[in-house]
Formats: sequence, C-alpha cells, structure tokens
Amino acid sequence: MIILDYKDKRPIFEQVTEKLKKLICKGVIPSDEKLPSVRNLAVELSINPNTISRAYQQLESEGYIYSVIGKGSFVASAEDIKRLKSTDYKKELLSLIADGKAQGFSSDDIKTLINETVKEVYND
Amino acid sequence: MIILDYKDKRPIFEQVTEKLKKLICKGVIPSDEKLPSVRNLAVELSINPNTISRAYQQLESEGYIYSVIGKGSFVASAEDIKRLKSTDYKKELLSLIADGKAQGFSSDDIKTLINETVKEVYND
DNA sequence: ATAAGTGTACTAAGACAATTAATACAGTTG
DNA sequence: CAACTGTATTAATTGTCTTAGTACACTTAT
Repeated sequence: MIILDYKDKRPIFEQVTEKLKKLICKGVIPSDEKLPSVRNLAVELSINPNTISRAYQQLESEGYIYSVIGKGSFVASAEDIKRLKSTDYKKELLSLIADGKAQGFSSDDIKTLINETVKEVYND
Repeated sequence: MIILDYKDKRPIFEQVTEKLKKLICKGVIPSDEKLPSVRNLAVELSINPNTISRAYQQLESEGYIYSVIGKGSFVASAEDIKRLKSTDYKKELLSLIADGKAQGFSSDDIKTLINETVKEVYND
C-alpha cells in the first residue's frame, strides 16, 4: 500500500503521513475504514512503530483520521474529508498563484498556462 | 535583502536558496547583476560563509546563477531566467493539477476553483 | 608586484532531529 | 484471560546542518 523512498531526504514519518493522506483523499481508504494498526504497518514497512505512531498523530492533528486506544485508527467522516480536501487544495492553489503574480505573470499569463496544463492532464 | 526565519525547521542554506531564487524571479536582482559575495552575505546574515556557498552552488546547479572564482556570482541571462521561471512554474502547476485529478476533482471543478483563486489574487 | 577580494575545498567539532529499541500503561475485543 | 489497540517514556544511534579554521586558485585595483 505504501512504498518508502530512502533516497528522499524528508523524514520517514513525513513520507508516511503524506502518502496516507493521498490514499485517503483518493478514496483508496474510505471514510470510517480502519487503518492498519501501528504495529502491523510498522512490520509491513520494516520501520519502528513509533514512526508510524507519529505519522498517525500528525494525520489526527490535521483531522484526516481519528485514533482510539484499544480500537484502532480510522479515516474521518466523508464530510470532514471532503472539506479538508477542498480547503487544503485551495490553500496550495492560492500559494502557487500568488507566487506566479509575485514573479510577474499577468492574470492572462496564468490563465493560459493553467488552461494548457488542465488540458494536458485531463486529455480534453 | 533577506531575512532568515529560525522558527522554520528547514535548513538555512535552503532558505537562502529559495529567497534568492524568488528575488531573481521577481527581477529584484536583474540578469548579469553581481550577487553579494559569499563572505559579505554571510556577515550580513550572521551565518557561516560555507552555508552561503552551499546556497550559491545549489542555485548554480539549477541554472539561476553562475559563479566565477576571483570575480563573483552573477544572475543568469534574461533568457535563461525566463525559461527557468516558466518551466519551474509549469512543473509545479502540473504537479498540483495532477494531484487534483487523482483526488477526484473534475476538469470543471479545477477550472472553477482556479478561476476563483485567480480573481482573488488579482482583484479583478 | 602587492594587497584585497572572489569562489571553492577540506577537516574537525558541536548541535539537533530522526529513528530505533525496549518497556510500560490504558483501553477494547473475543 | 489473552491478544490486540494507541500512547508514552527513556536511552542510544545515526545523519545532516552548521560553524570555525585553514588553504588554494583566480581576479581586480592600487
């Protein structure tokens, strides 16, 4: 389900956090579904359970999952995930477009670039 | 010209690299302009010359500047900067839009989100 | 020529974060 | 009761960042 990249210089717990987040956002792990246990995922990825725990705590602090002692960790509700996806994506988009403006791209420059890219990605 | 953020957990050389890159992309430091010397910028930022040197080498490896022993470091040509800005920006845009698609946003979803954001940023 | 200024390279040391290992606690489930 | 959950703590290790110091090769101005 997850493949770690040891060439990547970012911390492992951050990679795990990000990859789980993407799996959740893509719907691969549906809402209220149980995530692998801290210990099981640690074995699967051949890393320490503490590292998985840290990733889970990060995801919980961001609202993507909730953890219950004795039961496990679970993906947040569909409404929560939908809201998080939208706000997170908007935030990234805003940052990128603001950067573009700061670098001198005009409103039309940006729109053109974006339309080209959307066409590429969606093949239409 | 540059202010370091010691709350930021990223390495200092990375902050310096990024901030210089933005200054170059914004045209604050024009093409073929001489950058501050490794030692001068180190004094100005109260950090080690080695750290500045590492940032300059990073920028050179990406093509944003060129360094000459005995002379100094200089911003790349206008054509090079223009090309780098465009390709780098396209790369980020492509990554973000591909992510959006992977997360289930439709072509129209994306376009709507983007148009809203462009309006916000450019106030039109 | 000489001095000062340029980027670059190398080593040693210290600081810090990430990771691991081991153990323990509190709660749930069958 | 036994096996499983997430969480917490401590100690040790590892790797990267940063600094300090020194040195080299080159350019520029005096």
